[in-house]
Amino acid sequence: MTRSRPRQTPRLSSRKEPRQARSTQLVADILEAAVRVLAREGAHRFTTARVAETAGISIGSLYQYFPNKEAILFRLQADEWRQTGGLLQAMLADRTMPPTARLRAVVQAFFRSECEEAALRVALDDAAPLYRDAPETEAHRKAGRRRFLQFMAEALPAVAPRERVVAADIVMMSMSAVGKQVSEQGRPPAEVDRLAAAMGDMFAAYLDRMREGVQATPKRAI
Amino acid sequence: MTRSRPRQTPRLSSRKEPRQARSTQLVADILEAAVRVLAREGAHRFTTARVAETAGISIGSLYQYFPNKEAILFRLQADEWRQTGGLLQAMLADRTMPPTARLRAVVQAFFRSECEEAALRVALDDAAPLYRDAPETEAHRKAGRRRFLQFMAEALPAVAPRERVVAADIVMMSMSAVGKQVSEQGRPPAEVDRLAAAMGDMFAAYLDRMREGVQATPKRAI
DNA sequence: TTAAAATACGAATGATTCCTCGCATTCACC
DNA sequence: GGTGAATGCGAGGAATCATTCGTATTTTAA
Repeated sequence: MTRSRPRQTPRLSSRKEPRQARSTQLVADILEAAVRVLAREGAHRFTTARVAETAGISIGSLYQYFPNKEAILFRLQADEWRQTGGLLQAMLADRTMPPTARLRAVVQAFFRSECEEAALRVALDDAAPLYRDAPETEAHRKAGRRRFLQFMAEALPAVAPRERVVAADIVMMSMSAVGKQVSEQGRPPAEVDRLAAAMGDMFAAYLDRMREGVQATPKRAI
Repeated sequence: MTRSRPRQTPRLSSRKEPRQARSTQLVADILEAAVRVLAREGAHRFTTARVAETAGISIGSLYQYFPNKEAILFRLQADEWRQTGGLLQAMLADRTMPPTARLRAVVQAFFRSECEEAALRVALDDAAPLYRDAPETEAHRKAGRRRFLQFMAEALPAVAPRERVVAADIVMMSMSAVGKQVSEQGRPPAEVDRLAAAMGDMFAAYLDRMREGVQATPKRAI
């Protein structure tokens, strides 16, 4: 029997763990080649055959360590998430700066990192439909959410938690979604910095108003 | 000779204008079927054959009026853009309300419209890579930008134009990108309204601060 | 040294897709 | 009723792709 259709949520975990040195190297080669193919050809032309050829290995060897094409893309995306997630976490929790300053710095750093290797990021975003519904993806989303929630709790201790949750959502989604757009549009670095600064201003104004709003009136003015 | 690869920017305009009543009906059938296929099967399984079958017409007839698959998707997206564009335009220019109230209303309306037929919107977004680089897409982006710029000019007459441009970009990109995410995540309507309200608050705080900033100090405080 | 385990290979398979082209049918107009 | 244009048809060409599986090579360890 042949698989007629991809499963609703395909397996994304490794098929077999590399044990010998040569296979560890092979997996590394595959991932490096995958990045090259994505950046060079785009998500549309990302194929297992091309990845294998670029890595200088056989297509069969590729399937020894990745159950399918989605798994390679997901692995790349997960590595990205881990990296930027760690960065954001560190900046958001840095108590040596006031909260709004941290937020500004985070936006700046995030936008800049999104613009590095823009072609790769865009291609990964284009491939998102392939792994969007996977449970691993949901886990990463949750982790990001938790980070911002914790930051909000520290930045706005007097605001009702219910309101903080919504604010955290809005800030996080705005930053990630606009960051994606910025990398997609390939704007010049100076302009990107200006956009990041403006978004930082916006977030700061929003947080300040929430803080004031609590002190002035229990209910937000209409 | 056979086309080996799709052109970098494929033709998206109609191949032939329908003249008789039956062909006009046929084009309408194709578009309706395309919507159904997209919503039912997703962008990944959107094929010309499936559209033709769903429309109850032949694949050859489809290609009489659309030069390729992308053209159908782009037509659908362009219709969406026209529709929501008109809505936003009307709300942003409605002088019977103060600017920030207009902005709140726009966000609310936009989020709600994004959540109607969410499956279709998500599928169209997934298909975006197919027509992202087309000049027609750029034209639509420009039109949206112009709308927000004009609004900003009216809402913040005292702010430097240079700053207004960046603010308009940020507001527009935030709204559209977060709206996309919201429809993608399929949140319940009550939550969507809460998110829209929060984003309205954020925009209002931002605009108010820019206005005050001009009156207080020529340069924005750090 | 040697047998078993791990690793690597790549031709072949089975699916799917876009789109063309030659031919059949219907319409508009005289 | 007749004629040319418009419309409609759908089998099939050409290409691409994901994945498997039988075989060959290399490593490990006894």
